[in-house]
Amino acid sequence: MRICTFNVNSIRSRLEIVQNLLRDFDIDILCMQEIKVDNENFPLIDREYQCVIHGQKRLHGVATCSKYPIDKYQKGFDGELNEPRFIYTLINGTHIINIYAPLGDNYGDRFEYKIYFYDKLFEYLKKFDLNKDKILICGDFNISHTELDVWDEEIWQGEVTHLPEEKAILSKFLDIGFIDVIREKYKNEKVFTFYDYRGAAVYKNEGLRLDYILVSKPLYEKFKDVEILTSIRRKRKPTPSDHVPIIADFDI
DNA sequence: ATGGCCCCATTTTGGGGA
Repeated sequence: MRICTFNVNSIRSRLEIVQNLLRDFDIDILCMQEIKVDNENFPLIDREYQCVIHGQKRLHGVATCSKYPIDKYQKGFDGELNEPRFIYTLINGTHIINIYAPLGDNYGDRFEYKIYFYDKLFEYLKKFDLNKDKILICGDFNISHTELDVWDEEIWQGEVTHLPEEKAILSKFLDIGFIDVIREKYKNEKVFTFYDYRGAAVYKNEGLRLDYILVSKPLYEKFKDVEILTSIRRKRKPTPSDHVPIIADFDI
């Protein structure tokens, strides 16, 4: 099973890149974030894939597309969350949670909303047994966890994505038993999944790691490899997303 | 070539992203 997470920064602008990605890398399941379109106007990606789309006009939005049958799905958490940022699917016996976390701000209202989003997510996760269930949470977490996840620790000190409360949220996932497969592979190496469009950041390797694939232990036992497709971000035409697609392989 | 933003919309300027 090959799964890809990709913050596309508008699916309509990235359609060709997404279609090439699915074909060139033979993706089974694609979790997209920031589709920036309402459900009605979501484009046809490929007839081979079934999509669960949770979008809105202009901002945010997530979609999960799969070659395998989607046996269950849920758009949004139980209870209130006014922005489309969460899709649960059950595919191939694996619980797949696709998230686009709010960016937040430096301790303003949007920061409170970010904390609230993660509170709701942890509440949702209580329904699973992490010792028995195969669970995968992927997407744009908008958190840079450690100094390895920012290109310059001094610059990012005290900035949103790298605030102490946000680092603690990522640590909490690990504490309850999730495994960060990118960090497992690159144990002591700076690897990034986002490069700002401004300042030629990608050419100077001034990136952040804001995207994650977290898996429960039963799924980690099937884990084979993970790859960050930085070359797609470095191409100039067609215009890439500011985020990088990430592919993980499992022996299922 | 050695790079200096890109998306959407109440669209030709402004807000949001990170």
